[in-house]
Amino acid sequence: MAKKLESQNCEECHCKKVVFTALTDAELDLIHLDRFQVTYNAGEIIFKQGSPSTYLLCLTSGLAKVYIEGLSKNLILSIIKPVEYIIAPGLYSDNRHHFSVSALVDSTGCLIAVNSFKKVMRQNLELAEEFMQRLSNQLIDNFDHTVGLTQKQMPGRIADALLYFSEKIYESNSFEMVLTRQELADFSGMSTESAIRILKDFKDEGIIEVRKNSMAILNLERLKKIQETG
Amino acid sequence: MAKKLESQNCEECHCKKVVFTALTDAELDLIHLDRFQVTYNAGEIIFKQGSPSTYLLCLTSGLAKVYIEGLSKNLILSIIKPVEYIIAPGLYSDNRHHFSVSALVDSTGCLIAVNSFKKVMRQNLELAEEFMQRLSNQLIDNFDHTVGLTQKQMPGRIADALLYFSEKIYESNSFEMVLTRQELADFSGMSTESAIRILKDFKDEGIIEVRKNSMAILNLERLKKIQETG
DNA sequence: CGCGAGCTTGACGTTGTTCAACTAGAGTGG
DNA sequence: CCACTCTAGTTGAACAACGTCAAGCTCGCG
Repeated sequence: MAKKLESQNCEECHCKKVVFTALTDAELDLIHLDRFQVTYNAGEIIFKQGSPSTYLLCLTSGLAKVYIEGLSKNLILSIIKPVEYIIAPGLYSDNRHHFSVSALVDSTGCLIAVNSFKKVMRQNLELAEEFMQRLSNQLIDNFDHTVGLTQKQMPGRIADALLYFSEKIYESNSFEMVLTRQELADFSGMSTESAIRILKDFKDEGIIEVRKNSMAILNLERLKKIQETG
Repeated sequence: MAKKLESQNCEECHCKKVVFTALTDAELDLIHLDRFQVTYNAGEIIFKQGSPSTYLLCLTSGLAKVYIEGLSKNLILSIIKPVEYIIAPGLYSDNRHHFSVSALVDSTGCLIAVNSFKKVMRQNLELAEEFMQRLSNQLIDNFDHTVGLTQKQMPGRIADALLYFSEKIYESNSFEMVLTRQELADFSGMSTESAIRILKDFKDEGIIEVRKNSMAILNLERLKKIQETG
């Protein structure tokens, strides 16, 4: 499970650049007081859907998946890479986690107490606006994802997923896919077998190269075409 | 199109109870300065996806639908009833509307300038927290909707829709459905014909009563069962 | 060497869409 | 007042998309 590491000081941490730029040293200290650095092994759960959300996480290394535990399947909402924050939307409603988060690979992060975070947010307007921006973007991304899932056919959805990894996560045309086929299916809203079949089709048509989990986009143009036409 | 009405004073408006309770008279005045009361006829567009969002709307009477214009179909995200606010999530990112909103029936509302709203939000912490709460709840609702759309079969999704109207919108077991079958299909992520067929099945099984657009839930228990089992 | 988890493939059945035809009711103009 | 038209609703049949099931495969690991 999560292991507490010796805390360094927030003021020197490179992570503060992402959200906490606007804070004074005093405000950083407040956050520093109730904060844990933790490590997670691949597969370990960071937040569990339904549990109370008393901490938010800043992912400092590794990769994590955010997913909803549905009826029989999971729905993967997004992948988080460092340095990025995972903040439960229940923070200002029922104080619960509405999704689960787990580490895809060995990861490290920093747990920040919600209470301290809220306290600072009440003092610091810029942090509050930064936070609203994040919430808003999450909502907008979610819209896009939902439209894709409900209105595109499987090839379009797999194209969405591949381009998401290529553009947003790895920023490269070739990458090591961290998701299993099962998880790729959970991200694309289909069965594992279907995901595999579409990947194979893409491979047969020379659109992508797949060797185990290392993937490369060979024909970006066609993949984008498939993404658009559904 | 939208017609400007003579403005009454915000301080006496019953709508302020919903979001603006915490404001001082001076803050209310600030909002009052750049504010329009408007009426919309059924079918008229209130916000258009992609356009800049310079106003937010407080719906004071009528009903509106919030929807994304997708590839070939629309996806209805939610129905808004009075008194409720429609705030573009792009407010703190790209200042654009990421969904369209249109009146389902003749409606009235109050357009509030985003600039004034933001200005007051910077002064008034409670309003900011209220706003975050709204954004969060929207996100959470959207999660549920997405899971339903991607993991349930058609009967479950129609059950979702019927219960949404019964519980959230009309708060009654019988109601006049404002959505056309086409729109009901857009809300449930299926084709118009499929929506009609499921409604008919429910009717044949005695779960609901349908006469034109007036609907009644006869067997709530079975409907909830269908909702759960997908 | 064998075990197990993830991966792959094919055959098959189900779910849901598309298409085309038809109906009912609400205007509209002669 | 009666065609005419237009839109929403409805139905059935053919078809495509997708999931399920069962079997076999691969590869890392004990």
